[in-house]
Amino acid sequence: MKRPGHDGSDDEGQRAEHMPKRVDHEERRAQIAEALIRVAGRRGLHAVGMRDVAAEAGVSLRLVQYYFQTKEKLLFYGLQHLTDRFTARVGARLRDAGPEPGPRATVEALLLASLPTDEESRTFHLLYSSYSILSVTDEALAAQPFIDSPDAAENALTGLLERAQAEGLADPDADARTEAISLLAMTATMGTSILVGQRTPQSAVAVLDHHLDRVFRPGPRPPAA
Amino acid sequence: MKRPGHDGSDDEGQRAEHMPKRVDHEERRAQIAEALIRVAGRRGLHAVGMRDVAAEAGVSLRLVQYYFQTKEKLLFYGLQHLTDRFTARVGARLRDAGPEPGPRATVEALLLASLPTDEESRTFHLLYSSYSILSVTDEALAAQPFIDSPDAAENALTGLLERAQAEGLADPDADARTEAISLLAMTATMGTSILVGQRTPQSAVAVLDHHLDRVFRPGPRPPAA
DNA sequence: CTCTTCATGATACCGCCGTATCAACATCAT
DNA sequence: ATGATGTTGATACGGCGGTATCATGAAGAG
Repeated sequence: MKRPGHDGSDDEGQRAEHMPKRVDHEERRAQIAEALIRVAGRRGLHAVGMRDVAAEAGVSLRLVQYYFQTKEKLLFYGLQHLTDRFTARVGARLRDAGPEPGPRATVEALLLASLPTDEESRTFHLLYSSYSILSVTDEALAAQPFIDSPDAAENALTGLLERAQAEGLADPDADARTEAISLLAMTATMGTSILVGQRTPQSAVAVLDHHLDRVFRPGPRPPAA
Repeated sequence: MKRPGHDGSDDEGQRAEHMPKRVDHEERRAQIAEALIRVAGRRGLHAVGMRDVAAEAGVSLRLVQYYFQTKEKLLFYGLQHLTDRFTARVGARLRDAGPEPGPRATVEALLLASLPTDEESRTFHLLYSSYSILSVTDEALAAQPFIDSPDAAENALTGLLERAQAEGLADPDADARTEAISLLAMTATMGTSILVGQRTPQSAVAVLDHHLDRVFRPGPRPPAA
């Protein structure tokens, strides 16, 4: 879709004939996508244009067209890049939690990574929300695979809670999936509240901790009646 | 502020001389605002133009300009109208709950009214989310008074829960405000999940009911330890 | 009736934006 | 050198969208 020869993956041995390739296409695309993310994080996804992205990336408009033929493709790639970066960020947070973190520490790392506390997470939250809202009325965007990220998070969190229950660290009477859904839902909305200045990160953490205290209480409670 | 006589502000006594006015300004503005809401609900707020609104309202573009000089004013008014209509809708739901509904019925009516289950609530949820996201990067929109609607809801819900506690209908050990925040936050995110087709209204109601069951349990539990 | 005021409709203007095209130049492989 | 590739620049076009202008219609007051 980009070049007469190959585009970006299977050019191992065959193309060694002649081809001066000084730059990594994927790298350039990532550069431009990050420029898109930066400018969209500042001015809003709706207000970003090809020329803005080019200027932010320090390249010519022509080059943006060269690597992404259309704006739609640029937006799709930007969304993919955004989720990739966020996934990496969550992974880093988990590693920061120690070599063998307890279930609660893991869950906390997962949830807190989603709250917009610094520039990067703020931008992520804003843009991911923007894309989600757009996907409601844009079917091309809705067909994009980013939609299932929440499902993955829900399944992961459910698994963590079930494991904690099996280890006797969490309330065995709780329904793991329901609690996972609840925690993620609260985190998402409170993230937006932080974004619009309605709530502080501290208060959001307090609410989340309250529910973690409720779920992560060891031992089987005496079953009611 | 919906009188045929004056429309804005400073035309109090002087102009009472002669003035043929056949239509109610405020009524026309509401009519156009609802056209805006309809078309924005279908194609997305970002895709709405003045011409679309005019066509949807069955009037000329000039008329839209006549009542709202600028698009920004139209958007602001549309937002106001949207929240007004939603408030009325919630009120109707509360009245439907019976003449003297219990606290739990009231809370349920409040929360369920926010879930996008029919066209109207779906449109409301979509547009309110769109406005919220826009307000992050548009300070003129952020200055708009619609931001405090969530605070009002939070306070109202907190009051209801406290009343239920006082009447012995809800867990007295719970923190009313924390639970109110949690319930509203879960409702909001799950509403969006319904909007994007990720979750069914039934599953959202199930999660909410689970938490209502938790909070609305009568009598003081035997305090732990 | 006529004048004033409210209200409406058609059209034009202007700028931005996505996209396309053409020309040039640098660099590296052969 | 030759040629393919990466990069830039300028420029243009077609459309759309918000705003502005003009002229006209409808209705009550004198």
